[in-house]
Amino acid sequence: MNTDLILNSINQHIKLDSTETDFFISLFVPKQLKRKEFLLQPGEICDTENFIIKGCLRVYSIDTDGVEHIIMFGTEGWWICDFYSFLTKTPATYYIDALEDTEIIQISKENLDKLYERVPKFERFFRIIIQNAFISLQNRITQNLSCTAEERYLDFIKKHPKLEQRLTQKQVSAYLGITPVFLSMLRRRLSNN
Amino acid sequence: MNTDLILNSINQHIKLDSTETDFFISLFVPKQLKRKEFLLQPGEICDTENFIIKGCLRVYSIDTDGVEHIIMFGTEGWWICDFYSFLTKTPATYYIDALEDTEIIQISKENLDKLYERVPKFERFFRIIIQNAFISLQNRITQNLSCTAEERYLDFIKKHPKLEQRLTQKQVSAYLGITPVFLSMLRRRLSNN
DNA sequence: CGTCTATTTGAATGTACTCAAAAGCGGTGG
DNA sequence: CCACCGCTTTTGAGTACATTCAAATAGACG
Repeated sequence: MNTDLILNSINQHIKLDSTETDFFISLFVPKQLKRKEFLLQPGEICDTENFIIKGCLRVYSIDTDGVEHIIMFGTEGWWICDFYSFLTKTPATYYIDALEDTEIIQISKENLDKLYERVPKFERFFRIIIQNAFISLQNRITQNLSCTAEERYLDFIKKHPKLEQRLTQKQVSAYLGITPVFLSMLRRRLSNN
Repeated sequence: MNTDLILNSINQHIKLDSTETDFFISLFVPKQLKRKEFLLQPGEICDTENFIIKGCLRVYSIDTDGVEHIIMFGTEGWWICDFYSFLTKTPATYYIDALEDTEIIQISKENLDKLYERVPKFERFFRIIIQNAFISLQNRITQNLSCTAEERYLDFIKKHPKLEQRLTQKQVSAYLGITPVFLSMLRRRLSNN
């Protein structure tokens, strides 16, 4: 189990001694996912928070017309779960699946609660993580309200050039909130300018 | 300074003794805002987190075409600030102003840091607050991706009937991401069916 | 009362979608 | 290794949702 990435991330926000570090790591369980394998499906309870060591996952929903909408992508160093399901222990509304063969480490709600109790500093760590997630969602909403599909697409490939290479156009369009057909048209228009 | 609302909110998540309660309250400064008065404008640093005792505020931005987009409304019992500006001490990108005569209590970043240090339980409280905010933003994004303007409008008035009564149609449209003209048309259509 | 802003209404326009068909691409099995 | 299958992407035509522009009406505030 490769813990460099997560310990590095934690070190940027809180300081742990070696006992705390060992305890923290002991609470995680590693898991491998094959491409296209589900980590979560609607109706299940999301009972772990998942830290991505390697690979790529997405959180998405399917609307009443059967169209997929991607809420977020996660790659190396990101946390991913259905937060609402995790926190309330209610059935998930989102799908989470792997876009590549993926390696994650999982902490259960029970273990996380134990962690908060034994090492309260982690309240701080997860507060900061979720604050940052909140801010980036807020930016996304602002942008969805202010910008055309073309502007949003250009901004996406500018901000996430490496991620975009790992995704299909269909996935990008499902994140931007447009149809794959329309994204294809946008790209043609942009290359013809 | 009326502290019932905030103490009640805190009590739902963490337990304080009377010393902690007194210390907590001592860190706040009350502030009154007249209708249309700004709490924050782009370029300023948002150096307080603000808890609303009474009244109504909105966070919004103005895009390059001069159109307003409302990111969130806040009423009694909500926290409101430009989080990114607050956390990074960088100039704000959002406006915050009062939609009614409003009463808030403010905690500065310095005092909040002091609070986290002296009473670490508050890391937990604010973690929970922001988790909930994160979840509702995620829901909003999912909905913006999945639904038409009409569906979003109907959902808004269903979920926030009391809030809607306090807002103008223009404000509702700026939150939903449609023009006031189109919202007016939607409403006519809905009342004619 | 007068002014300013919000709302309504209608017509023309534009952005993004649906439907349909063809071409491209990747994975799988014979 | 090639052929086939399924899924993604491209392309075009027609359509729908939402916008812009303009003007009239209504409503709020000083």
